[in-house]
Amino acid sequence: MSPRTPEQFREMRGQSREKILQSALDLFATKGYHVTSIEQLAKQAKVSKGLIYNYFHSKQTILEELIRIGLEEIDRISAETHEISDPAERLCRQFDLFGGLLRGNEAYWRLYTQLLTQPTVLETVQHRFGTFLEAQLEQMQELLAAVGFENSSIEARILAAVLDGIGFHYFIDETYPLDEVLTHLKMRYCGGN
Amino acid sequence: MSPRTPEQFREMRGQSREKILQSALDLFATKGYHVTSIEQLAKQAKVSKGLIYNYFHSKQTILEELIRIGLEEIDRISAETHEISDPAERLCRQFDLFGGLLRGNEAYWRLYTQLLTQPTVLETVQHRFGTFLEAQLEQMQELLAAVGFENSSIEARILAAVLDGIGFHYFIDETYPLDEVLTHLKMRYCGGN
Amino acid sequence: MSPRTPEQFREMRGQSREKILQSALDLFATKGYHVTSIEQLAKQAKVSKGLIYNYFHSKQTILEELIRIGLEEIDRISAETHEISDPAERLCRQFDLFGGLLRGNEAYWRLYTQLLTQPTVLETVQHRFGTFLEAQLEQMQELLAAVGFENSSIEARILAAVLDGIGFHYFIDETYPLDEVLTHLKMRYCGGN
Amino acid sequence: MSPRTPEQFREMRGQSREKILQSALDLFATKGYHVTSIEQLAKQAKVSKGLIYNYFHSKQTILEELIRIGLEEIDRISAETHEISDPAERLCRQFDLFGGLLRGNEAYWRLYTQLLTQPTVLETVQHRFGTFLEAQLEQMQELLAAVGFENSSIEARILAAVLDGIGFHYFIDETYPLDEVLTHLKMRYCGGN
DNA sequence: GATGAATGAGTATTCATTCAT
DNA sequence: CATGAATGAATACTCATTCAT
Repeated sequence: MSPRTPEQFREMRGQSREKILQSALDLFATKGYHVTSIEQLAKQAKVSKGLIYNYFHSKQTILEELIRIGLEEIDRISAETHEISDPAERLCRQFDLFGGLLRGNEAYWRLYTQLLTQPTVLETVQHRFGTFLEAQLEQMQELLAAVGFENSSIEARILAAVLDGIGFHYFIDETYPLDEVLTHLKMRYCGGN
Repeated sequence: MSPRTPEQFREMRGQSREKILQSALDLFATKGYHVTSIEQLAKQAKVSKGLIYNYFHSKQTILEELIRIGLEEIDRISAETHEISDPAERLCRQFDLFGGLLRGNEAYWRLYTQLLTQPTVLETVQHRFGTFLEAQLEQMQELLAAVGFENSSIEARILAAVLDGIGFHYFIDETYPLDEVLTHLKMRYCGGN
Repeated sequence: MSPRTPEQFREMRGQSREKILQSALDLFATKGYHVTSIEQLAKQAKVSKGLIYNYFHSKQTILEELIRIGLEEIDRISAETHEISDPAERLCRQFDLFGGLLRGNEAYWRLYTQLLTQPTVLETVQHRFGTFLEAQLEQMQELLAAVGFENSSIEARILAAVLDGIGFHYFIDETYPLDEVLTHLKMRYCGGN
Repeated sequence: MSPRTPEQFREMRGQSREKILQSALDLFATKGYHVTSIEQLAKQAKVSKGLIYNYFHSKQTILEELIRIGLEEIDRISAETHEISDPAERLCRQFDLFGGLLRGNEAYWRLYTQLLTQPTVLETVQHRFGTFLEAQLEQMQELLAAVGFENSSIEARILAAVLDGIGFHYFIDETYPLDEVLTHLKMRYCGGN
């Protein structure tokens, strides 16, 4: 009945939605959520202002969708290590994954950091982050204990701090020696393998 | 803002200008710079909107002044350690100072973190932060080398990351065991004294 | 809209165009013309937005078409009385017709009232209503004169006012005793037969 | 302290607020609430768009305030008749007041009629109108009974319908013979005095 | 005939800033 | 020094309308 098949429509929708999300991630991360206007977003996505509202209910909805996608991605990536049984190896692998995350998802990282430091933006999201970080912490504690660290609770806090601190510096300083720092850490925490 | 407000507020007391700065720090830090309106600021400072423009040329000027005061204060505080000649002791003292800074200047810390992750806000300020952080890094490297760490360059990076990471977590998590973590760090880096 | 939808909907049945008109009448009358969006209309008519523009040039055109159909129907209905020669009987019959109109065409009635009180909507339509009302007035005046009223000009004004006022109240108040009021009127104006 | 005295400020506020309300009444009544934009309103009131929001929280708030003022005015006017003890005289006086209301408050009358026929605009206001109209009805019923009408309940309905119908026609037809119609009504209902 | 993605002008509202007093 | 009324550009969002298929 319809001259464009439903399949075609789905395709169109998918592409536009993707363009919008991609541009939003870019702009929110580099300029900031509040500073990015829908007009700018539309321009960058090469899409009309109105179209954005065909796909997202509001500016905030776009942000929430970005968060959702990002957390999902992180979950997916970190799930890769679950099969590794040796704790030291698994710990080591975590560092690699972390480095990969930083490099491959700069924008997401920036965005998360902003959201976490800007209480007003998204209370719902802050809670999700909170629980996510707690889970990460707990996992690290277990690994550190398994590897032989005493006082694994505090050690996990420190390791988490190191990683987030590194992420922080990495995005402030474009010349940050990420590889060297991570290699050094691996030596300390998992024998460098 | 906080009752435990320390010395940097010698600069701000009683007078309108100081009330404005104080309220601005509070609001910018807790709600975010962009989300805070001049109207809110005026209300919180119990001052008329117009008066704010007698003291500051613009909203951004207020922010810049806050940054200036804050950095100055940090300089002043960290200068206290310069007289200590023993590197280990001096390093240890740095940790104490850091803890004190976090606790006594939550608002500043929050504000800085926000600014650093939101490139758009203040390009001029970012440069100042950049050089400040570099100086800190260099100082730490020297201390670590003096204390006996090999590869002090990377170790300094890691230490800086730990500290900033701790600051990050401290403000996300109200129950963060700051003292324990710092004590643990002192054991690792300066023999715990 | 209403299940008791009468004859004027012979024009509208089954086909898309009719579904559109039907839904438009319903929505315009209950929500208001300006507040009803084409999207809502399409949804209610179970038709695509685009299709609406195959049948009507614009939103306003739909309204105009509704008016046309409605006025035509009223003409058709009131024409039924033209064959009655006895003025009293004819007058009485008019009351019955009026009651039937109110009950059978709530939506139209609402719509007309809205349009008449909102000058901006449709200037063209207002003229048509004006002449229609004048014609009604004149007809009533003749009947009232024939039945024996002195000062039939003013009496016609009053009768017209009563009827429109009743219509007004009928739609404001869902419990309006329409039958009793009309019966009472028939006693006054045409001996109640 | 303030160079403009509080009194001066109050004066300014009052004047601007009045200009806005006056223009809003005018525009809402003649063009319709939805069709009137804040921009138009600002222009007509010779005031900036922003200023309107210094005085009213939203467009709807302006409407609500207009309603409030209008109902208050009607109450005030109709209270004038309460002192008259003779029912016939009081009834007669009501007609005069009604005529005066129509002539002196065209805009309000228009506005009310619109609101009552446009369910979507203001549900809160519709309730207030409902109770107001009921009270009017009851009062009329008492007067009619006192004057000697049988079946005063229905008669009150009819009288209310006549009046609202007259109001309706008066605003549709600029040449409406309001005085003659009212005089005629007075003859019927209260002996014409 | 029929679809719904896409457009862009238009709307209500906010807010940093100015200014008369 | 101090006030708050006033401004207008900017913003998020809506919606009638178009158009490729």
